Amino acid sequence: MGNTSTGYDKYAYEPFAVTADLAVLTVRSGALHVLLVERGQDPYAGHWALPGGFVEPRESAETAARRELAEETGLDDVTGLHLEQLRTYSEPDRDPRMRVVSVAFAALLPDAPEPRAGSDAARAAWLPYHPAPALAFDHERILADAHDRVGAKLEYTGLATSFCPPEFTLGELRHVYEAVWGTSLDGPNFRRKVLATPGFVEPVPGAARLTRGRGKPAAVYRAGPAATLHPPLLRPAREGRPA
Amino acid sequence: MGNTSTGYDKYAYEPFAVTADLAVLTVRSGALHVLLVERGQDPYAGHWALPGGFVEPRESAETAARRELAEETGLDDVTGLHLEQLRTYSEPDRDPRMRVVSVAFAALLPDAPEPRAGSDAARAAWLPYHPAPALAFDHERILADAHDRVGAKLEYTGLATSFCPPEFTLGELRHVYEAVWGTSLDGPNFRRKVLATPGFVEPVPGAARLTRGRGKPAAVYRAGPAATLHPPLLRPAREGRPA
DNA sequence: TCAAAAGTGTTCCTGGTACACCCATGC
DNA sequence: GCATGGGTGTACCAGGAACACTTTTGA
Repeated sequence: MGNTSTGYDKYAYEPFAVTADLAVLTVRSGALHVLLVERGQDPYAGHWALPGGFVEPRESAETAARRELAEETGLDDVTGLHLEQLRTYSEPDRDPRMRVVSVAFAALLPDAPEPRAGSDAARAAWLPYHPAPALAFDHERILADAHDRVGAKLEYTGLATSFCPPEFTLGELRHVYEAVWGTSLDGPNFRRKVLATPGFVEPVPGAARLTRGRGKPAAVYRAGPAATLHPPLLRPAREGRPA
Repeated sequence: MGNTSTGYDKYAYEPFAVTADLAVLTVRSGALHVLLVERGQDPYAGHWALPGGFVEPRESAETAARRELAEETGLDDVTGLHLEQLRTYSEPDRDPRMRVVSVAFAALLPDAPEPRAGSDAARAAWLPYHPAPALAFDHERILADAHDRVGAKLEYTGLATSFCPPEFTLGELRHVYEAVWGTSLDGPNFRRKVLATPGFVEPVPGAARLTRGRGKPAAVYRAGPAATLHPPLLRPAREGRPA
């Protein structure tokens, strides 16, 4: 806050620009994808970058992020979906043109509408997270932070349902976890854990669907009301990381 | 980032001021305390507020936070201690004077040096977190977010040692958890869990100390190299939150 | 008939919880 | 002595991991 300022002159300090940048993630055909734009101009002309833009004088960073998301994806209904504030990147030289402080967000989309190129982006596309291309500015760092945060929040929140359509099977939900964590999960145990966590998912009576055009039709579920999962759905132990 | 900007005119947008605000926490005589400053001028003259100040043109928000922390506490050595970026508060009207975007940090101090009043703060003091006084601006929200974050990070990181002096007993470490979580923990089980977590603490050979001037002298430990705890030290279940 | 995915059952074992109990110190 | 905190031992139980097995569909 400006609480310790002694003056009120708006121009006493070098102006800061504030932007909102977005790491928009989705799961397409079993793999994690990220929405990127190709920059049309220098610096970093021709490089891929995260979508984003300036925060306008009368909006919050969250509002700006939601507006940019709608503009870049062509989605009309971005009011309901989950925006997760990651952190703010404020190194003085992160943009060569001027002092830009960026508030970064992660957004999770269920099914990926084809993006449309924005006003000054050459094009926009969903690219696979593995392997991720080189990105402009410090956007690789932001994207990695987004992936870390989302991976961690899958453990103890119902966030995974944000990657799914309104009605989904437990197999589809499991594919979300596997795509984000880069692991494979035991189907039976996953099922039991999800159903044992109150409020995570709710059955849709009578509905059934094939998950990948194969196998036995699966029961269909909706996202439940729980914000946090008790008990959490812990990811499998990795090297140096016992149970 | 300004990546999607079409212009380079620094003054094309209404200037934003960027500040760094700090929720500085410590444990004093078994209770969680927070460092607050009393504002000397309007708005909110006479109210308590979090310490903080403007980010200068050539420094990052982290650097600014560390500088403010040194100025407010009189600590010389703030280079080593842990600063945790919380989130950024950017609602347009959060400061009545002008557009101020605040990057908030939490800082954890082991033992509390008496603060000294800053340039334009009437006074500075450690106040108990329970009950916390009314704060200026949206600082109550920021402080609550800091408490949530620190409480959560105690579970899966070695952060608790940041509240302790370089050498500490397991009793002192347990008091940190109890003060932040507002619970009481079973001593024997706490001890086993801490020692079973590789890299959390390391014994200091031969040393022993009384924890509150009472009881059997306790073995002394140092913070270990582990950044994350495996297995984590989960806080006890609360109402509606089974094991 | 085969492959793929859903779903049920069961066994083993780790790790948490709740204690009882002994030790060393100051008062 | 007694209170206070350190430290060990142990018995019980919930939850996770691994895996065998059945069911239902499309090709």
